[in-house]
Amino acid sequence: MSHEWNESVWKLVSFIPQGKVATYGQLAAMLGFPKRARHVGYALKHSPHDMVLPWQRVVNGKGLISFPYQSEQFLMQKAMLEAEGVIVSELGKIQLKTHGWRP
DNA sequence: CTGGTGACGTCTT
DNA sequence: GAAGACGCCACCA
Repeated sequence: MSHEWNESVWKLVSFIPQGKVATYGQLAAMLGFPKRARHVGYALKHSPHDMVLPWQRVVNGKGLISFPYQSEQFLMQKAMLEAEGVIVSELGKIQLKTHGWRP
């Protein structure tokens, strides 16, 4: 069910360690649905506003922040990641080699 | 039912 | 590496 899907996504994201990042596709695959990378983003967008999630630790497969360059959300995610020690280039690129989450 | 829309990914130039 | 074309799939007007 879609409701179950959202909850499993939120739960998994909450496990990403501080200072590490995961990709949408990686998380979807971990939940057993490698073709639903887009829906991980959907689940995050629709998470309760009062719920605290480390959503900033999720980027796309290229290691880029998936919000429009310099949009409010882009800048917020970049700032939050840098605040926890993740190196983010000016264009919003993360070095998955060093910050990638590997369970 | 039909078409448009994404916080995405893979393959081909 | 970069830029496009496709593929995917839940959701919604």
